[in-house]
Amino acid sequence: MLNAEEVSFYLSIFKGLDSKDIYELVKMSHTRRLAAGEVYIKNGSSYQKLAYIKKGLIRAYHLQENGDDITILLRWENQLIASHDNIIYGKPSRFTYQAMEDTVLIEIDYQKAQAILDNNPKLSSTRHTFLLNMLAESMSRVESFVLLTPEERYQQLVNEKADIVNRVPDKYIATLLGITPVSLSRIRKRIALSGRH
Amino acid sequence: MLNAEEVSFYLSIFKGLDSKDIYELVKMSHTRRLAAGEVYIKNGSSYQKLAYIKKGLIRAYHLQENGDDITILLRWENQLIASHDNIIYGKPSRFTYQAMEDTVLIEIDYQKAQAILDNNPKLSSTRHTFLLNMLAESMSRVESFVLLTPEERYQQLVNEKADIVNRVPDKYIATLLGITPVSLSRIRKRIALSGRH
DNA sequence: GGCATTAATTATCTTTTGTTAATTTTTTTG
DNA sequence: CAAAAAAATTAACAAAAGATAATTAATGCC
Repeated sequence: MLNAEEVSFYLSIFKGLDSKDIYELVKMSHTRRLAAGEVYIKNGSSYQKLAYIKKGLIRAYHLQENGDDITILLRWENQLIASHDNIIYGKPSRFTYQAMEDTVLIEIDYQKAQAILDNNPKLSSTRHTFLLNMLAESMSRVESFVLLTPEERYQQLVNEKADIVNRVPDKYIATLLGITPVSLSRIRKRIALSGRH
Repeated sequence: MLNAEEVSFYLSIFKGLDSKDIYELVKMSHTRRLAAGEVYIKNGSSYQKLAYIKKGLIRAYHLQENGDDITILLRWENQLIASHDNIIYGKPSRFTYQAMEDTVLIEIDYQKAQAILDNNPKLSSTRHTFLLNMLAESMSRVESFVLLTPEERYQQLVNEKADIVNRVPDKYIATLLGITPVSLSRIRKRIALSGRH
């Protein structure tokens, strides 16, 4: 039976889908819920699914040899998430994906989604748009590392994603920016001091 | 008249093209040559072309207020190059693209290329592959900033792209890695010293 | 091949970051 | 609400990076 919510979800994302396509997609996708703190994808595993985040926030991190972890990315509402080591390189994930909040995903098997996309020219522009957006996001992150100081990088993140910064502990924001939590704390202090003048 | 070289170029990239498609593509593309040092795209300009690098190497850089320049990316043989500020965001380029060596490009108008790609489902998988490769490259560059020290980042670049490192002055490599030329010189010294033991 | 230019290295000093550990603050939870 | 746990801040010191300038090395060019 079709879930009305999922039908409207696919309609909102893919324009030009007919009811048969929608039926196909809904049939092979399902909702998955994660509790805050729950691990979604374990490091070392192979997880060939593509998920759309309806609600919540997921952090992907790398576990260093010394036990520290480093945040690689954050994903939240209306974004796609997948183990890119699996999807792109076909190798086990170097990262752990963990829900930071209670999270609701709509999941679909990556290979099957591929097949549908490959057979539906109408969907190719939506897929293209998604990829292009992800590329744009990744490139501007590279630019932030090359062009900005850690302090400017933090300021930019606060300016552009204040809501996200507030949903995630600073220590995870720090490593996302390529610095240590201690260093971020000092940066925050410098900003606060220069602000009151 | 069709240029045999360009025909074989398109055949090598896009599988499944018929002769009419090839004809279309060749008709609207052309070869462009740049001398070493020549500027390809000026910062502030709008350049809506997509180019394939047949030979040579192009550096994109950002001019800082103090007159310094910072390398954003390097592109070489068999890669695509375009002003991503124009293509993705539709705004004037913040960067200057300059040939580091004598370079040969095959250029095509981006909008026209889009139109052809949109109308040829057969090409969509090649386009998808290109985008996915660019995304993978960009993401692993982000990872290198988050997971590695400047020294490790340099080592990795030397290990994976020794040929490219040798074709570009160190001062451009330094800013590509997010550090100053002086700092790269010190890193190189540290590596050399630790190596002879 | 020698001169001019550019790139790379070195030196000096300042600033920032990393590391480790202690302390304070905030959040969670029984 | 209080105890426990987690996060953030601070301190102290070491290591690395930035800035600027001088020096040396390499490259380009008539």
